[in-house]
Amino acid sequence: MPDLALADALAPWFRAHARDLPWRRPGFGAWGTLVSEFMLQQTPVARVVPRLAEWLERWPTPTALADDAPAEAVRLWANLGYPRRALWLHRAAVEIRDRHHGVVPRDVDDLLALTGIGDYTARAVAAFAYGDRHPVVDTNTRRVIARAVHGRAQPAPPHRRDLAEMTDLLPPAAPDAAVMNAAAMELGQVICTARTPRCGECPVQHLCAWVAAGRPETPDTRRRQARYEGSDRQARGAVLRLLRDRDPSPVAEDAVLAGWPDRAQRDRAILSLLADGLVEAEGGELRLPR
DNA sequence: CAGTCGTGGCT
DNA sequence: TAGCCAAGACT
Repeated sequence: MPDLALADALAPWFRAHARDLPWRRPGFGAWGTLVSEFMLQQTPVARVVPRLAEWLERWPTPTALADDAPAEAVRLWANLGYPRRALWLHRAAVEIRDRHHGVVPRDVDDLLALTGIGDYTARAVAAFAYGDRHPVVDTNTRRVIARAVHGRAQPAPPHRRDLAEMTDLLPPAAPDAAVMNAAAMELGQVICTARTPRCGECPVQHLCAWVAAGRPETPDTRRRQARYEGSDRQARGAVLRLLRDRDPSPVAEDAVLAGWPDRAQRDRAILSLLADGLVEAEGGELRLPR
């Protein structure tokens, strides 16, 4: 039995306050939605918006991207971070071209089978692009449910049962469910934020279990991010930035990060990038994958 | 399950 | 200022 109080309170707020984002324009299309969701994985909205427009102008369809070189995808990804997402998006485009006649699939299991698409992205595409009734659960939604429903300051670590819990909060009609999914994410992003929530402006504060309990602190089980300064990730980032800037010209392997303080780390970075397929080696030179 | 994987703005 | 955080996915 769904508890629709949250949905009933969130829907009007969302209709009145939803930001005008590109992927919310009518007729944005499943491909645009898919690309935007890839870019939004761990990257803030503000940085995605301009890059998304460039990407879709250059590759208006999955097949257009699939027919181009992976190097171009990695290069246009630029500074969005986690560059293997660019590679995986290119692979997904190839799979869509070869297995789905160039049409972004609508079925969640078909979407899950694509490279780089997990529980969140598969359902986001099915729900937002195709309007189907699926639970779309991201970090914002988990936080909103933790507070409003369970009275906890922070959510438990992500778990598959989160999907079933969100399903119980969705209205029966598909279009209303899509609004609820988007509204929960929006609320978590602009009001019910991780660090300093703006409860005074919250449209569901009157039924929020956390507010009712006096906003208690609860044990924080979130995973801490490893330090970036001095990390292997930083070294990988530096290697790839260099190859992006030089592309399509290759760079002599000896010249890549020649002055890096930690030689072993520099070698590790190159080897792991090769293993990931983000870099190719040929004749003692490195370059983006063609 | 816990570790790994970029980048930059915000507090 | 240094840490926190961001529409996650894969191994």
